Amino acid sequence: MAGELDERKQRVLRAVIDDYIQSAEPVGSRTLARKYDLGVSPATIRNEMADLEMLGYLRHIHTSSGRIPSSKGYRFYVDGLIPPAPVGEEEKARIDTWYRTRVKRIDEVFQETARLIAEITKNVAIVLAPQMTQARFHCMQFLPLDADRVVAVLMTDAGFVENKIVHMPAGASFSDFQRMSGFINERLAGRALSEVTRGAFRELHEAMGDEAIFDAAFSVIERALDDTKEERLYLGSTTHMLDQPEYHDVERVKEVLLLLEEQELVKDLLHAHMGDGLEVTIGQENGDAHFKDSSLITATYHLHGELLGTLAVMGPTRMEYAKAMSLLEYMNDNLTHVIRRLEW
Amino acid sequence: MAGELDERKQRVLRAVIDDYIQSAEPVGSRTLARKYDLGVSPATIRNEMADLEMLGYLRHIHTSSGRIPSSKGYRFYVDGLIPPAPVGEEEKARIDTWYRTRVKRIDEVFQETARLIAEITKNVAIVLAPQMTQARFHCMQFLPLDADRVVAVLMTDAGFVENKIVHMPAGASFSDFQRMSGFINERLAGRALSEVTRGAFRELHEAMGDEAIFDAAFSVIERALDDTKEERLYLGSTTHMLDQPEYHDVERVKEVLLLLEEQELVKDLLHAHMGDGLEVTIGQENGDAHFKDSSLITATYHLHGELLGTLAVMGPTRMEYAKAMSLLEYMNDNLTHVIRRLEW
DNA sequence: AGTTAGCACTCAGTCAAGTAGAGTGCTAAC
DNA sequence: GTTAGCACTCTACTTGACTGAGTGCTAACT
Repeated sequence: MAGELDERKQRVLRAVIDDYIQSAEPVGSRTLARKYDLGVSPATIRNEMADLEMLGYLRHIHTSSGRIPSSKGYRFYVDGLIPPAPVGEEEKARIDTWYRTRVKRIDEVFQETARLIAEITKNVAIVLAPQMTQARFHCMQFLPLDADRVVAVLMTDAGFVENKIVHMPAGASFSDFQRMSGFINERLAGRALSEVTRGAFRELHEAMGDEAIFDAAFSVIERALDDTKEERLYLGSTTHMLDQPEYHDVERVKEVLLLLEEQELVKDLLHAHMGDGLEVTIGQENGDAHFKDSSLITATYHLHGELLGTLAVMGPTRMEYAKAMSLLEYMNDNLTHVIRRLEW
Repeated sequence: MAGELDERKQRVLRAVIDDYIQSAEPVGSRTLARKYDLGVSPATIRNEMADLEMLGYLRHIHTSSGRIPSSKGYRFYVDGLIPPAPVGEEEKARIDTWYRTRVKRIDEVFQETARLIAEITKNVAIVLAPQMTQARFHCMQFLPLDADRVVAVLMTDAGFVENKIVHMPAGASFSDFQRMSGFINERLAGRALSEVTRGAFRELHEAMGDEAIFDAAFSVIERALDDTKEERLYLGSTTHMLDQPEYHDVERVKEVLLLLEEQELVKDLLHAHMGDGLEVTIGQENGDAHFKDSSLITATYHLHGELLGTLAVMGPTRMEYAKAMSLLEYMNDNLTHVIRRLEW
């Protein structure tokens, strides 16, 4: 299978794809002969292209008018022919200074990472932020707010803090809450948040007796659980994709944007194609018919060896794979560092 | 000035605008006579329209081909002719159930409010979330995280909680932090966050002595100040604007989206046109040339009598003003209730 | 046997001319 | 004051011719 294409066919295929990625126009034998140093005449190239089409690497829109790569063509290209395209120094500088100066909050990091990727690749960027499955209860504290309200603060062992205003039940006093927090901390410290279900809590409930205060504490825990369980999705600026000729038709743009608004669908998509490092999914390789003309590049990032989330670029199959791939790799490294540095 | 237009002219003007808003096509005398019950012939309508054009209420693209409203025309329409368009019952139901069931966190409320407005009006929706200028320091607490880290938690008197992980300086122990929080709470309770500048803090610093712990505490306060000072901007789905024929050209879409990405610019825009209740700014009435073909409707919302933020709809001057206005009013009311109910 | 030149053929895109339709403005009649 | 009629204007659409880029095939060349 790998020997299916001799060296010249590979060079032709690569030239076709490079040119098409750059011009977005079907590419013909003459152009190819002129622009690329293939050392043979257009006629020969025509023959080679006909072969490549027969083998499924290229496609014909109609008789006459040049060839465009098929998914199989792109796949071969990505797997072996792709020219290295390291991230430009200016871009690196831009990214680095941004990370160094602007970053304050963790969600800003994700949002801006997505924005930067979208801007540089001129495609849709998606960042899937960590799900903290392993979050463990560290401690809970109540702080008095005013005569009838208390703020419950919960902290996980990673230093993630959740809080919620709760109304003090009639007849209760702040010291009841303090007593409650003592009980809770004693029983729950170190327990995985996901274990702290209503059921596991019941025992505590009975020990405590006071329904209202129990509910208050429980509601913060629930919220924290919700929050840590949830994977957040950040979309990079969807403006830049409009630079791609593929999206010069508003209908297609609308189609893609509506899909992207379905957060669950996007998450599923990312999960499905989330590989170990860099993963490229091209056109029809993706099951969903909606994405048959789109490619997806995903890169997963890690913290302390644990898989955390995903960076992705989605664009037309005609995409600057090399550039997007090296950019994702670069951002991937950066993100890990920044997160470690920030610690929230 | 108000008597400039007799009753029939007003009816013609209104018919022109109603029709144009609905069809997005220049409207001619014949169509008008056919579709609207004006009781006169096309020729008469032509005369009236010629007058209206002379007076600046209508415009001509070119000789022949119908009229379209000018900014002045829309202004007159909005100020007096506009037909009431109460929010539909199905839409109300949709909004209400959403608010009742889905709302959990305050930022979700703003984001989804923007999304709903955009979806229903098919235009860009903008929500400017409260700036808590009046935030006052309530208390600060340090919670031990592990051997060398502490979480600083700050609460404002509105119950807004801010937190930050800080590294324990070498040689310091957790009890140093506790002592520090005692000092801080004593001195700062009730002070406006904005007063707590580095300068005002100096006195405290000197009383304390320990530089590193001082910095830790100060960094949380700074972050809280940043956070409360910041007005957050939520953009409703920018997908729906593509339904407007005005945005069938990708170039125009890109232009608008790029503008919207400039958060500071958008904030300024909203501030400039933020009136007491419902405010409509039409086309050129807006100073900025970028918005000369766009209208902006803003509605401010309040909590406990204090002006908090703004809901806005931005779209082409040809916009369903009546619908957008009543929707904003409805959302305005809802938002106030939901915020009060949530209390974060 | 592989490579190339030449030629007939196919399409997409562009341009000009012609046509239909919608609309205006004006004038004269009601 | 209102309306009918008519000449005129402009846009949008269609048609046909033309051009340029490209293909596939055949025959000649190395």
